[in-house]
Amino acid sequence: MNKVYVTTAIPYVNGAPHIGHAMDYCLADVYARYRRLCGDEVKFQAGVDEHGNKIFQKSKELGLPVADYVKENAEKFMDFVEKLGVSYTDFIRTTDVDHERRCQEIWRRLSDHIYKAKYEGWYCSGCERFITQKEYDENNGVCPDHQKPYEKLVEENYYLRIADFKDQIRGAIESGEMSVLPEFRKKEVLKLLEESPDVSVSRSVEQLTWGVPVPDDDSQVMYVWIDALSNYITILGYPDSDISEWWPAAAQFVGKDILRFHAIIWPAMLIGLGLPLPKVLLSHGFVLADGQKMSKSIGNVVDPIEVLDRHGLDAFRYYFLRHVDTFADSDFTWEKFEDAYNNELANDLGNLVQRLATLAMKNDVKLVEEPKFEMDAGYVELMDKFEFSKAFDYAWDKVQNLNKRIDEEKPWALAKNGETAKLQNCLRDLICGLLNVNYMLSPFIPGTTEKIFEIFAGGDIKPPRTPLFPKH
RNA sequence: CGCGGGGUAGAGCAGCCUGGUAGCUCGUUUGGCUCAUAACCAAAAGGUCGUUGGUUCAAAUCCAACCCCCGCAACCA
Repeated sequence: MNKVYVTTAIPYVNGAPHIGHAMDYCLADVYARYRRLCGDEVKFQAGVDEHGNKIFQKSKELGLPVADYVKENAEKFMDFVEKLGVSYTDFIRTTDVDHERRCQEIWRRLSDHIYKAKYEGWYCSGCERFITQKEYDENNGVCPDHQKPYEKLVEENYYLRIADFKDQIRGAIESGEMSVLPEFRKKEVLKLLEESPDVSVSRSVEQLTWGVPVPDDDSQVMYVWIDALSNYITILGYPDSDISEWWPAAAQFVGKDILRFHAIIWPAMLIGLGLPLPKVLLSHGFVLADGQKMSKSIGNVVDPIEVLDRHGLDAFRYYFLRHVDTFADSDFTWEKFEDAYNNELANDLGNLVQRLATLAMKNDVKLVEEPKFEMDAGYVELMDKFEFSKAFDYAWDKVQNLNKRIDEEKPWALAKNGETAKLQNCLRDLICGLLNVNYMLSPFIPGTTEKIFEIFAGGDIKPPRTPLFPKH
């Protein structure tokens, strides 16, 4: 039995959970459940990133103490994770005192690679903060809140010397010691790595108050990276305790937008700390709304809660794990979602369960012994390559095949002809087939597979009172 | 000349690396079945594979040029 550690990206909690977060959680959850199926012990992290100016300002706008505001948001995300049926074992908030203290220790241990230098950036004196180049461009150089042009401001910050680690990071990625998935992202990362400058890892307290203080320098506060990325190991107890039982992580799941930080800054930190790199860094794509990126300004944002409420959790997981490609961007439309629900969940799987259960009941078939389950080699191969949506396809093909077999073997005809023994065998075979597919589907739609197991493996078989996926 | 992905039946995609009768899912049409959630099974129709040129006995697949979409470009998953 292996010990397996799986992580998700920690969302910045200045807004409501959205579909992108759900993708990250669901993919990590499938992997965690799969590894448990393989007999491994899994530690599964989830959490929230709670520092930074945006959060601080938002709480001020709302007139709430910042501690209350972040707590409220953390709970929102915790609820969301629960709602998605994510089998996490640990939840981290970056405002946990243990995390903050451990971050400071991590900073100290990295101090050989940290130096002080001038930071130059666009600044709004109204907002009292630095803004990104992107924000600058979007607003044409004028702060929309204060109608004042941004000014160039220079201050002293700490920098992490990425240059110290480039060769080792490149080596780890190229050799597969840290495998970056999918392949096309790996190429991107290697290219980015070459031109990656040192990163600014602190801000002056005048600019940033809501963050972890830099040790031994009252004038500086940590700026996102060391604070946020450290969460993956501080939650394991680093550096207070030995984490080698769980670290390196078997897989870390991130969105494509933050891959670069996880593939460059994070490995740099780990190498600096003398820790091994995660075995797999998986970057998933975005969910598009009818071909377009979801954005508030376009107004095409799909609320995950609304999707969840439509047909329940497993319909949600089904769509986002099968019809949304594990690696590439994919589309969500309500029409596609409804089609998948009706044609696949209801007609393929739901109906299969219904007809088999009815056949078993009418002909008094039950399983004499607990069936043994096996994962097909093809399925295992895909799962091990993190090709989750393809593995799901693989299993679904078996569902459709069972429907085909029922038609071919015509158990109702055997019943009519009084071929009882043949009938019993036939149905038992089909049921075992279903339960075996069910087993392979369990990382994806665990609620449903549990119900199916109970229907067929619990003695007397009868169809569920209400269909698994009622049509609307 | 920033980087990357893509243009294949009405829709969504696979095939391209390792050239050789163009495949899958949904939708449409027809037939079959009756255990089942008007569900299931089978068959059919439907494509000059973005454009042009080249290599080759043979190109969706290799090469060149061009056209058109869409992402990313220091913190939006």
